[in-house]
Amino acid sequence: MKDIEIPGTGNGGLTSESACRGRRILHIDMDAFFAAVEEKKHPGLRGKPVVIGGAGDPSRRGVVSTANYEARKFGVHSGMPLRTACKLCPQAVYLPVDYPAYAAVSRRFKNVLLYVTSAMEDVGIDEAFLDITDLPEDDQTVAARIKKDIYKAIGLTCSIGIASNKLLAKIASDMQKPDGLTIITERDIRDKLWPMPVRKLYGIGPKTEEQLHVLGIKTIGELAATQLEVLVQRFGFSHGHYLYDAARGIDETPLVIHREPKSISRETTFQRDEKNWQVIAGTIARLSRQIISDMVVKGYTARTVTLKIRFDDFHTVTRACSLEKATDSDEIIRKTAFSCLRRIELKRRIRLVGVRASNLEHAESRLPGEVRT
DNA sequence: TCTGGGGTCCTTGTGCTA
DNA sequence: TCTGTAGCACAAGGACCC
Repeated sequence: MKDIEIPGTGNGGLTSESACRGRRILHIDMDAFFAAVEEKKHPGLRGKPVVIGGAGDPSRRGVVSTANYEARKFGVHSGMPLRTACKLCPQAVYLPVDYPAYAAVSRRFKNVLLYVTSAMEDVGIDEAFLDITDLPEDDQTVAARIKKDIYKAIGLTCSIGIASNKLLAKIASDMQKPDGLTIITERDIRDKLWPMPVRKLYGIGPKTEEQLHVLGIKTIGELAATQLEVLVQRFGFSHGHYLYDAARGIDETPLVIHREPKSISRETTFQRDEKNWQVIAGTIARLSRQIISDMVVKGYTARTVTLKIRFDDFHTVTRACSLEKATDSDEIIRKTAFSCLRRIELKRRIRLVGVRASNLEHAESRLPGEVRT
């Protein structure tokens, strides 16, 4: 493999000293989380293939949220249509997503982590980053303690990755699953990271992977050997620079301890593609009500409403409308969504409708005396 | 024939204004 | 007054994540 020199390191270069020195970042990822919670609730499921997704009925529309390791042996994976999963593994137990139950277990899992350090970034329901730089114990000791405490609290296993930044820690946690512990050091980048397919890098999905393959780039090492100018020309300034750094294990992004939501949305796919205008309108009204309910509970108002329509050919269009003032009025949000709908030509049957509220503001900023309709 | 739902971030195009 | 341009905000769409 071609040697790569990182400007400023002068070491034959694997990663920038400034990016790696000093920080100790853990990525904790619960193993097949939804399925594990279900198995905990129903011990009779242990050892059987379990698939969680949609309404739990593989004859209806929906995709796999989580498959346990037994089901994965049959090729079932998350994101796969339930009907496809059912063809691959008809003997599996199919269950609906019980989000409140998983959220409750997730809170207990996060509390264990917060007991270790308050420097925690919440990443979805089943994973988190911790910055343990300031803890006195070594990496293995901290990781072993976390694993033990999580198992004691919720009876589930997790996989942990440790590195000098979030990017590498996340890759590390995925290297040994389930119940794994992997540490990636600067020295490991060449031997462990570079032979991996580019798809393993966070931020590289199927589209970017395809474009990289066109350039003859299949591994992270080959990406690391690619000139920055080539990547910027192909992927734009921001993404090009990201790929260039990521392939070298460079990531200086800090942990985000507190995050404000940027938008609140609801969408639904019809069981059968719909052309009945009344059904479509009723669905938009229902989604608007759900969004308002979310906004009120979370204490936000919104200034922009976006309507999303997906037609039966999977073509998707969105129309947005911004208001003069942020609102949490059901009537205004609904009417704004309908005004967006009028800007879309409804020539085909509709598969999905969605409503999104963005440009969020804290509800406290509402003017005194202002009344919601 | 099949492809969920709830998010974030980025790029590109367009219209407005100085 | 007209034209070109730069900067900005916003809309729309795409890619990605869990």
